[in-house]
Amino acid sequence: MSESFFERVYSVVRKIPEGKVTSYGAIANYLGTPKSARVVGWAMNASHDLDDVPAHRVVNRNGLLTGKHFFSGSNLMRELLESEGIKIENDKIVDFEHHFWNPST
DNA sequence: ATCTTGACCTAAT
DNA sequence: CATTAGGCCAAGA
Repeated sequence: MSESFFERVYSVVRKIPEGKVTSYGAIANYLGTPKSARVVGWAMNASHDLDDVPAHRVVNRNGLLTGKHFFSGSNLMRELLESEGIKIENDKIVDFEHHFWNPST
């Protein structure tokens, strides 16, 4: 079974617990390709076909909602995160480290 | 096979 | 603090 890089990313993102977030680099690192962080983000772009992939729980290394612009409108991503107990300020996750989830977990 | 793009990351200026 | 540059990888045309 040759699973595309995307499917591997989806598998990890789907495992993100509610109220937790992770970064593209963390996922890429977990997959064994720490330098493919961009590809992870790109995979998320294709995740639009799937509704099982909480892309809103994936942010960049700074905890910044870089992909929020790709969601419907400009506040959907923030709404989803806040709905899970995560606080956002200036498009950035508050206490990012506290909400960070390690894929290895 | 070549070229382009992209929701990144780090460092330098 | 804002901007630029380089690197790195995968998929689509």
